[in-house]
Amino acid sequence: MVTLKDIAVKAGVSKATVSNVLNGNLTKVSPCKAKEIQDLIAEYGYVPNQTARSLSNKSSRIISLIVYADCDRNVLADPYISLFAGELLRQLQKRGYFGMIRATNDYADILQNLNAWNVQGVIFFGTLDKDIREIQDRAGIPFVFTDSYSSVRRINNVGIDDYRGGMIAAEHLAERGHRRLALFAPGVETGSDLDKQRIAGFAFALSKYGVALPDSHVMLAEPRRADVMARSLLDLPGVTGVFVTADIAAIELMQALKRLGVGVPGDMSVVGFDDIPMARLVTPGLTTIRQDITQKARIAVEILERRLDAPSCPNESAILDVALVSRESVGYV
Amino acid sequence: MVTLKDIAVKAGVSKATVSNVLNGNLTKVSPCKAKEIQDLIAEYGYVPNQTARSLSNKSSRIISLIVYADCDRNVLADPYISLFAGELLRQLQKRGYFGMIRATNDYADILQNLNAWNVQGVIFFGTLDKDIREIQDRAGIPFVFTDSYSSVRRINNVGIDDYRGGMIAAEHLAERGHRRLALFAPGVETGSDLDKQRIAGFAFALSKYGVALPDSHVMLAEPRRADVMARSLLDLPGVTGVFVTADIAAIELMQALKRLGVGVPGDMSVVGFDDIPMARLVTPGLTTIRQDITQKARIAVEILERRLDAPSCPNESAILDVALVSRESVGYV
DNA sequence: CTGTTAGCGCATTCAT
DNA sequence: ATGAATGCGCTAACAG
Repeated sequence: MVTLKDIAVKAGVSKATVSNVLNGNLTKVSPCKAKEIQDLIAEYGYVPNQTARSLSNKSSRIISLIVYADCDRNVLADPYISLFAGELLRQLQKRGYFGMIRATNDYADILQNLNAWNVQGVIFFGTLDKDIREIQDRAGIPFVFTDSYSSVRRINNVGIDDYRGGMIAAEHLAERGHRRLALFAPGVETGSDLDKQRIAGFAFALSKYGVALPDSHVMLAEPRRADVMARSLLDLPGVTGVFVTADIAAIELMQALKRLGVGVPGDMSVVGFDDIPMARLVTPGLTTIRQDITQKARIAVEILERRLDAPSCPNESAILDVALVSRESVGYV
Repeated sequence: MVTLKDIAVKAGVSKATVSNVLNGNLTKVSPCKAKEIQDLIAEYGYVPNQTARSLSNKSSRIISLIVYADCDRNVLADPYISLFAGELLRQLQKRGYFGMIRATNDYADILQNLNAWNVQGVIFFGTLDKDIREIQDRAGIPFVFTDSYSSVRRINNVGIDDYRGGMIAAEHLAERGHRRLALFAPGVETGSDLDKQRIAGFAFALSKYGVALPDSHVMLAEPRRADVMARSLLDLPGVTGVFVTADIAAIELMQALKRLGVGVPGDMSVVGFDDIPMARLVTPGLTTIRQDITQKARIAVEILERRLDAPSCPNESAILDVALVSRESVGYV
């Protein structure tokens, strides 16, 4: 393994000079020497050791992608997370950063990780509470939260208009004549504020049509329990439509409904949320509230990078829009 | 940020002693001192700096997960890859390693990455050629390949019985009376040997039923082109079934077929490969050849870890079995 | 059992 | 414009 020192001796210069050309401090080195050194670097395929660089100036270029979840789960099995994380990774790699994904719900583990690797920035998925803020402060590095509704203090956040998403779902259903509706929010069990927003928006829009959303019609079950969900849904008299706050759960629900002989959209209309790629591949195609996951990732990285370059940059927040994607899972009554 | 030195002075001992308790060299330190030091560590929330540790003894605990693909693609958008990578990450994290995902098809980039981070091991996804071997040799660290068919030299590999998978698909179709079949291998364009195996197995099993697979029935189109695929398929006279070597492509194909008014399995039977979670969620449920992605990931990590512990361990190879999962996409003729 | 010393590879003063 | 020296935080000999 060839080191900076090696190419320094080969070039007959000091390590400092090589270091300078490496870091683009071309003002401090004569053009001819610089050229010569760059050639040597290319010739020997020298690549600077990040761990050493990181030790020496605390610039690891590592960005931690923390998924707040049980650490023993395959978090990338969730289509939304994998799409989002994949795009984040791509954006980071393109900019010369190294993304490190970590699934955990243990604050000590997070802090440990950040310290261990001199992590320079964090993009946080999932719910947020005071503890994570504390970590943010202790860590002294930029954090970008996603889908955060906490307002304890100003933070960097990129999210979507969840409330409006809920409204759009309700309006779509209402306009097609549905008057007795239910709602399935699989994320609430994790304390998800975003589901609460979607629920609130949904209920509000419904009220404009004079339709109520009884508490008993709001189901906060756990994800994977599509079967019990479907049964509960059928127990609700006269319900013709359901809003599910995540596509993956909506799709599971449709599947469960089908097993029970309930037709979608014939007997039951379903509206999802996210517009994951799978939504257009199932039958019937899932009508859903689309969010632009790719753009969200891009913006998250942009916000982070701005703070990496200028640490004292004021916090900023980006709220992306959502839109209805009408496919076949909603019928008319 | 508290360092090893800090807690050394607080404990009134030398750095070496602290280092020893940290690394479990308890034989070299008195129990009482050890206890005392561990308490200090806990009290101050001291966490060893990996970059320093890595510099000093070249043990970074970083494992590189290299996805051989265009570096400008969101590789985690592929359900198979994200499921596999997610499980790999989980297994690595559980064992105290740090997985670093990197999408690239540039050998220089790979080598650079390995050197930069003192990467200790690599799990490689995707096609393999001599260049990557060269990297393996140059890097001097264990590599585990997945789904590799190269036999230039002994390597560590974890794969599945692709040939048999192809056979099973053919048998299933043949037993249901299909005699004119086609095949769609979306991965071949990337030079995938695995698709070649699946094709060979499929053709062989078919031959036992006295049915041929004309070259014109073997379509090596690019992925995402489901529409043109569907049309080509319909241009083949009398074909009643198709084997698609990846579920995601099979599902796209079914979708395209539906748009063209072709019923599955009524007018066309489809068999996929992988059994990704989506396969059971589409309609009709996709009949497919199942591979255990989770187990594959687990074994890959086990093989790697064995070599991390004993670098001179002989190469080993694991071939997992596959099985038919019969759902609704194959009919009788 | 414990402390001292010497690097790992690099960036960063401060000299020249 | 360039070089010598120092230190980042830790581990690994070796001494005591």
